[in-house]
Amino acid sequence: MSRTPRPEFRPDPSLSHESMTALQREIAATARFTDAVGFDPGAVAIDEPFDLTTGLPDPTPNAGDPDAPVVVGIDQAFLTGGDDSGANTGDAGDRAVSAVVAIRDGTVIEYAHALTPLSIPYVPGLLAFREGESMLAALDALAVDPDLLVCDGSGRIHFREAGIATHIGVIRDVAGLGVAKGLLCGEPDEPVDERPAGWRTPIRADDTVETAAAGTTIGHAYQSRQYPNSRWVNPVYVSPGHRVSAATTVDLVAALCAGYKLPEPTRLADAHADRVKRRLVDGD
DNA sequence: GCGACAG
DNA sequence: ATCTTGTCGC
Repeated sequence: MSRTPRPEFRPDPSLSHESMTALQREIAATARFTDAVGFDPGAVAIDEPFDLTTGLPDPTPNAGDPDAPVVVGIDQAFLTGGDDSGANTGDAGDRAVSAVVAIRDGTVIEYAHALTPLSIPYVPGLLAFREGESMLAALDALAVDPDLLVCDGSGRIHFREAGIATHIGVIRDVAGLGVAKGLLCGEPDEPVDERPAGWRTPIRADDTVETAAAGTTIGHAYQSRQYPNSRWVNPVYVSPGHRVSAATTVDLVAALCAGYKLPEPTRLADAHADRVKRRLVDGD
């Protein structure tokens, strides 16, 4: 009873702006920003960063504890098309590579990806309608069932509390969160500059968040990495996607970070997307 | 009108 | 997101 498909929420690039924002309000109303994850952050903790200097690790489907939760990182890369006939989208012919990496008990158990056309340009607040179909296709190509989705971008930190992590999480009815390198909207409780590793502060809704009362905690700034004596690193902005609270979202991201700015599932998905793109650009 | 604005 | 060399620091 908690796995109801919601095809009506699938991101459709042909929708009008009004339809898209209306869908986002529905999605936000359906989303649960409370804890229904099914496991503790410690159950998915990754202590050692993956070494990506020699390529990605080979998948080992049978390694580790088969009952541990499956964490899936998702990221995209883009292929610029050669068709310039539609002069206004700026994206005619462009395609998206969505890459997913499934991790269980600290090891990569599966990779998958999808290659799909891009039909609308990037618009802040409407990212799911540009990249959502591609992400869903990549998830469909995955054999294992995700217990947690780690998306590149915002979840509840969004004008209508329906960022891409929330959109995907609600459609698949799976727990999910978003990790963004920049803040889309909302206001940090405290200034975020020059903070030590491990520091965090709530992001509160401001008057640009149409669906929440000002002051509502919609996510956190989290300082995942910091150098002791060098140029300052910016924090990441983490927020609930679906079936997870803001507080648990930060704890999950902290558990999934292993020394780098981005959590391991995101690092791996990013590298996988680049690898798939390179294979396509070259020639298999 | 101007600035802000995930990927 | 993407186009890209050198450079600074651990």
